[in-house]
Amino acid sequence: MLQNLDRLKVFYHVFSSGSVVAAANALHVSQSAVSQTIHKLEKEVNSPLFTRLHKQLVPTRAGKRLYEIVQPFMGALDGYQKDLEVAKNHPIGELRVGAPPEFGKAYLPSIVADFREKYPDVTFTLELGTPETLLPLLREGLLDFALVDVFLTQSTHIGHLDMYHFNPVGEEEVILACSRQYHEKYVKGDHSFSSLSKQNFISYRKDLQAIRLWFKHHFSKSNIHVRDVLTVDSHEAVISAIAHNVGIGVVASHLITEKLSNGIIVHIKTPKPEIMNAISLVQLQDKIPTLTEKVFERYLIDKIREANGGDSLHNSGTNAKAGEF
Amino acid sequence: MLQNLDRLKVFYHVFSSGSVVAAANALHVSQSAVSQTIHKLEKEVNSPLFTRLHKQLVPTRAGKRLYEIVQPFMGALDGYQKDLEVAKNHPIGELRVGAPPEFGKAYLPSIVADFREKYPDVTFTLELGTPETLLPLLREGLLDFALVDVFLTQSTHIGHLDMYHFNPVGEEEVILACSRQYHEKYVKGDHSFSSLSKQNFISYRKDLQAIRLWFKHHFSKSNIHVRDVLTVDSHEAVISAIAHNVGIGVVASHLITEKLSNGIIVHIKTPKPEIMNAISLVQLQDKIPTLTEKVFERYLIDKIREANGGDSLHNSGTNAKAGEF
DNA sequence: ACCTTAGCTGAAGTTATACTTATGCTCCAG
DNA sequence: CTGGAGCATAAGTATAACTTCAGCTAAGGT
Repeated sequence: MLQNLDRLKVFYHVFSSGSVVAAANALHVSQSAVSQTIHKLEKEVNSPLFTRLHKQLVPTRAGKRLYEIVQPFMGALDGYQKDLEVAKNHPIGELRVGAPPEFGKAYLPSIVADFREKYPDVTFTLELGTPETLLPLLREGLLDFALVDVFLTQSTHIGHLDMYHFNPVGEEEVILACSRQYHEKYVKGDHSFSSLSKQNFISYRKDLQAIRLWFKHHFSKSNIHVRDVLTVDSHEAVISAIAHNVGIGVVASHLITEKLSNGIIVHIKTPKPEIMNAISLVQLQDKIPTLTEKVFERYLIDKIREANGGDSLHNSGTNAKAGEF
Repeated sequence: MLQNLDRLKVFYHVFSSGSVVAAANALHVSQSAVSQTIHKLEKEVNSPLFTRLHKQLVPTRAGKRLYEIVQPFMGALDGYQKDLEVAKNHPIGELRVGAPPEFGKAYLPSIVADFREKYPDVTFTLELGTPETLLPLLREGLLDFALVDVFLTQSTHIGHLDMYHFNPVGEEEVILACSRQYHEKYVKGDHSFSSLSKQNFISYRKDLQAIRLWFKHHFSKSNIHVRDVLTVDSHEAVISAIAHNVGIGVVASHLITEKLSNGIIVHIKTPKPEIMNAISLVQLQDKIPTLTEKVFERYLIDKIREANGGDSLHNSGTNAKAGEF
């Protein structure tokens, strides 16, 4: 590998102008310095780069080829620096944000669209996944933001969490629910542990993560065994299954507000307050955010808060999402 | 423009390995030096390139983009150096040779083909033209070789000739000729200046360069006026016109050996010996030739000499070419 | 033909800066 | 809780790039 890249900058100027003096002026050094540098470079690559004609350097083949490598590089570097400069005053570039699948599919596209309306120079890549997949991507610098359910993050084993910065942007109430028909037929108003643990359950994942968390919260029972009759990684599907009397499921209450008020679905309550699941915007703790990131972060938080009804957290959010994915 | 390209090499290694110590080892410097260099680079571009996580540097967006610029560049430089290295032991690469159009069309393609048979890694670009066009190209480093007629070079005004190195590779006899019929009807054996200057002439160019040179050589007359009845920039055409009794023309004798011996065309002689036109292989005086150039030069000279009948110059070459183009 | 000028080269001395050494800090692992 | 791995920082040294000055060569002007 070439030892000294700096000489290439000098070479670039000498080649462009075809003159040592011109290059020396451009670089604000003496012509002797330029001459010496070119000689050193030629010695380094062990090939003449110019043939010395009186008062003129004409490039050799090797020189020409080298220039063809260096020239676009210098151009790219120049563009790079200019881009960085404009990005200091004006949001621009690509943002990579991670989000839970349901949230990413349902809410992010419209947020992105609105944002791009205002800042058309910003592009996006959405990565959908669980905290377990998203946080490592964040750690490796492959994501700028991750939106995650704290509800889930707590339960899973993810290395050291203190390298991340969690910024809560919304909350939702996570409840247990079944259809009115199912409730009348099987639950019969008995919301005790022994009653509920005998029911049919609808889960998001085979490990019943959300259901276990619900039982842990409400009854302080950790290793429950329940009958899992349907596993489907979609909120719509779970809600639909609940409505069709398949069994009991965990769901964010704001997703079924309507079905609760008209009595199609029943909220299974216990004496304990419901689980409040915080949606957090996660970033790398030590990362210095770019202007673009700061602007988007502000925008995203405002959007989500606004969608939550204007007042701060703690009302069951209409946005955000819950459960497993 | 970036002040210090050298730091990019360090950046490249740090990014590749994701570690300061690894880069330091690869570059054979201390860990501290690498750390300092990266900090200076970040200061220079005024953007963080890595976010410091414990025991690890993870690249930011800016860092990633910079790497995407630097990485292919480093690769290209590497390839460049390797190419130069192999070119020291093995002919390879592109050769740009200039030649007179007729020569370039008639002889060079077969020479190039033979050469490439032996050295398949060498490619060619042929530039056809007169010395006036070819020599400046040589001077600007756009050609590696030029084959030119010294005959013509003398007559035209081309700046300083001593920057070039002329290597004679063949000679041809340049003669005045007409058909036997034309000779009997109009010349009638009178080869004096007053007789010849009244004839019809066939020229290559409107300025009658070749004809003027012939008269200057044979009669020491500089500003002759003759009747130009046909101008055509092709030897075949001129010979054909001569054979069809259009008039008198200047031509290389080896091109019409057959027609002279069977009497179709007559050689118009004077007491003076004929013009001997040297074909020279011209290179830039001070250019250090590459191996590829040396090998091809050797090959070209051998080929032309060999085509000239095995013994050295001075017999009317069967190769090479004459006249204007 | 001469001198002058423009441009590249080269040696010697100086200055800048990259590197080393040494130390400290932080976070993870055992 | 302690040790170790990896990055950051300060101070001093050494390397190498730059400046200055002198020399060389070819072109151009008078």
